[in-house]
Amino acid sequence: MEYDFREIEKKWQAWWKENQVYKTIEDPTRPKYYVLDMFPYPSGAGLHVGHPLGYIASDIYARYKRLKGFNLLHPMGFDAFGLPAEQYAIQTGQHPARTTAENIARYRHQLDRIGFSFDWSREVRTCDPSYYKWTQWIFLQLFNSWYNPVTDKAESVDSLVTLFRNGSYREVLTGNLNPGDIDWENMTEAGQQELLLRYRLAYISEATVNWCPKLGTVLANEEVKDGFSERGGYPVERKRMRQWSLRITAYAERLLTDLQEIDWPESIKEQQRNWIGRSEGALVTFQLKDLKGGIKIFTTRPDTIFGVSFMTLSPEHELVDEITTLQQKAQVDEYVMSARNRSDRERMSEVKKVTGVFTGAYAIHPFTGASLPVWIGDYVLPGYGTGAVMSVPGHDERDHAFAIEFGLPVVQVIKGPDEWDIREKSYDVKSGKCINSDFLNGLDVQDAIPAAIRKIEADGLGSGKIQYRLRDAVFGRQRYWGEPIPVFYKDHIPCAVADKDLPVVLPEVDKYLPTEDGEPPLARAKDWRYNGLFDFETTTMPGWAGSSWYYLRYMDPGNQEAFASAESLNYWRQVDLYIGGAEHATGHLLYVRFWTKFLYDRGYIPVGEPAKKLINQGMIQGMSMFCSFVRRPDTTNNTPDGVFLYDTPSPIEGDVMRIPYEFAEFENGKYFLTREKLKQLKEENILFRDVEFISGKDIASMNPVYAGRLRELRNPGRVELQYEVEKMSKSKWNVINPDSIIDKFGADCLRLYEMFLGPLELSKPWNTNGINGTANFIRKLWKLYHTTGEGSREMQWSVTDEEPSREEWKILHKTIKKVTDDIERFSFNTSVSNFMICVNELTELRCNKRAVLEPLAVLVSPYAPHIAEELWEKLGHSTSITRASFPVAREEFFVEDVFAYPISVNGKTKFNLPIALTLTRDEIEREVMLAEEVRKLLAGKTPKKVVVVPGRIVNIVV
RNA sequence: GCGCAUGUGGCGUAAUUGGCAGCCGCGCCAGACUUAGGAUCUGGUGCCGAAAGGCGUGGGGGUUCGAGUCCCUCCAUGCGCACCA
Repeated sequence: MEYDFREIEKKWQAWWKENQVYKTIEDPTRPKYYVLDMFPYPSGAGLHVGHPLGYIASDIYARYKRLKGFNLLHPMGFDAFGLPAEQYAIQTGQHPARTTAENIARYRHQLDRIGFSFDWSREVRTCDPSYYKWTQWIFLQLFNSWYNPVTDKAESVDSLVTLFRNGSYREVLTGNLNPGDIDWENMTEAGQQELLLRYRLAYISEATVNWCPKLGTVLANEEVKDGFSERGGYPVERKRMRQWSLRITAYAERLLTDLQEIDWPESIKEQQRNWIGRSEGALVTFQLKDLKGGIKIFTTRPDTIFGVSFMTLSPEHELVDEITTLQQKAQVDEYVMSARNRSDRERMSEVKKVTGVFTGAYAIHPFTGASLPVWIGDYVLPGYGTGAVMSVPGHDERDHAFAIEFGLPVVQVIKGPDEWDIREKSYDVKSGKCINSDFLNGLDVQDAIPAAIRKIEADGLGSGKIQYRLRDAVFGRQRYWGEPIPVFYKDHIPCAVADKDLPVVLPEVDKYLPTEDGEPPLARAKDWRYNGLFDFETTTMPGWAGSSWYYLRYMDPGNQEAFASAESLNYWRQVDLYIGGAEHATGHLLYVRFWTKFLYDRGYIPVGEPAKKLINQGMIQGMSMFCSFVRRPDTTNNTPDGVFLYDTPSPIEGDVMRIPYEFAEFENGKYFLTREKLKQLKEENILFRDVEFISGKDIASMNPVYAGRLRELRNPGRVELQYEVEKMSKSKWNVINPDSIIDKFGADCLRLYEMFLGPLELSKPWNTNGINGTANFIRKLWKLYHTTGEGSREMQWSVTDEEPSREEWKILHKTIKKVTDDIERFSFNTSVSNFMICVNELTELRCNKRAVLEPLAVLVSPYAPHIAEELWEKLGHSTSITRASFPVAREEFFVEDVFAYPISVNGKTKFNLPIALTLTRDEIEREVMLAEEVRKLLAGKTPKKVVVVPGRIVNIVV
């Protein structure tokens, strides 16, 4: 019989489920391997063909590793808290838990149809109280920990209290961390708690945050793109708020240096390096003239300190009010106000515009004693360094622009090229010799920097300092659908909920909106108090909380006593292969490393990095279809029903509109919308209700403006569509649903085709037309195990126990070798084409030998598990093919003793000459020179040189 | 502007170490069969040329007996960062 993928795929999916084929248990006798996919956020739109790409790749790898004898952990779950479900809840009043559960059910159904080998008994959902109990527990560990700079790891706050108690904190908490003089025993409890909050890894503080009024919540830096929210695209503004944050900055250095030990894509590492943004420099205090105190600045160029001609503060700087003189006050106030009201977006779009105002105050140059005017400028960022800079217009582009704008002096202190005009352009290059710089004169920049720092430290002006761009992660969200932060307030002091009271379950509320006083939705919860007495924290955790440790929960998902047992943690240790999208570079992938390091420090887990190897799968893009249109005379709008479609690939007015991909028909390399399809489209989509085709002639009679251009237009029995490759998205009408592909071609075919499209990491457009190739392959594979009777198409099972021929052995083992190499280097596309070659060659030989076809089924099984399982059963096995062993390539079956050497003259191949591979260089050369063709090609000339590479090539140079 | 990728037939791509460029598939062309199908099978298909032959991996230059692969330079596309002192 013909291969019936519908029946057979259903059969095996049910069988796998019933027999728990993919259930994993710890087995110390076997080596473990952990393959993880980034778990999906179950959106309402369901999966499109781009989503499973990475899952298919990881599934193939997992199945391969299983066949190689590894004990596989290959779980899946859902990142189920998040904004879209809550936005939907606000609109419809439906509880987000309900829509989330529905979406998960749909995802699960779609995933099941693809035939993944996930161990669903280990499924996690971040919104499940039995899961977020441990997310909250980890939060409390962060709350109860501080970062000890001496031991360079996180410790319990108890050890910090001990330091405060016995006074030895001074040796540990130096520089910025130094709290000044502490008399712990005589402090009030509130004072003590206030102090500890400055060191806890989870802490609450007044901070400038990204506030998104439209979403009603704060956002983390990586959730903001170009001044708009990543989700929804709403404007974001800066606002000072009391906020929960995580002290990820404590881990900046380790997050940076440990990148060296993990096998992750260079682009991800580079993005993380940039995001962490380490720079070495110095903190220096410039005393104020005629005022107490000074301005503390951070600079990476202490070598240019003699080039300072003014100071600049950010408008938000705390000293602004203090130092502004009476005369300047009005101007300064106005500037500060306007700077504050400008959104980030505006500030960014006006990057080139230099603005600022003089405070009237002066600082004193620490070495020359010169008076330096103190300015305010919004090019100085409040959040970086100290929010103030020493301005060196000679050697910093931004300072230069500011100095020119306001007529401030430009001093050169580094010797650049002779023709360089320092008035024209600052010399920012970090090389050259110091000039006009007192004790630094004559030193190269590279030597001057440490020399300047030494002097600054010796004179007590400041110290060397490493600065990071990385900010602490804002952790509170003024939203409903997230993990409640397990904290309550006693006399306004945040206190940890006791472990025994976890989880703090998300309470029911009447509406998912902020209260009238602008409190988060959780403030609506009735009688929601800790022990009936204390107010709970009302913000919830951000979307990335649950995903920062989920890979650990899979190791022991049912555990009630701990987030995972020591045994399972020690067995599975870390993810061996992690596959997911590159868009998480500075979000999830940084946070999961941070939480991992923290849990490692506190001794809860045995490894300090979450994933040994990471691969980013590329995006599968969609083909968006466009059709030329003209407006109906009686309308001015561009909605589909206000237009006529006409047939031309080059629209006369440049106006095109989108047509849903599934209505396009493909013919001769072009896409068309036919009359029939248009009819269907009009029925299915109300937007297209009144759309009609129009002929060129009618366009002209409708509107004489087009009359002269009629030649371009053709008669529209159908219209040609233009297309563009874009991101696959519902709004672009270019989404392909895997279900529709599976219905038509089967899951194995989808799996093969997704892999066949190209290298995993590359983005590439989906084109359903090509899928016939892999569908044919599956048919041919099936046929290989069958014969068709004389004159009939009836297929009969036909596998013999005959000994394969030498040629057949060779095909098999060559394929084993290639496919093994391909999988090992994650080159799944090439292994699919190797399968095709193998099946083509075996078909040619009419090979039906068990000794060849049985290993072939195993070889194919990671890619096309359903058909492989069916063939395996028909071959007489009663256990699953997943319990088989991956075949091993035996070289003796494919080594050749003769090689057809390409013989080239001056690097250009002329012909092939078979020569025994056992011959030496000299013997090969002799053989080649004797050949008839060579004599002809040389035409009597003597070669200058003959290059012989045994087993590869012969090149004759004349 | 800075950083990181990527550029190969009409299309998706292959070439693992510097060694026959274009494997495999789509599409296309020609043919066979005919239960007339968007089915199956056979052959062909980088470009120019009737052929011999020539030209070809984004452009230009270089190293080498030999370059898709290495180096320099320019261009294009994508992604990331972007007043980070």
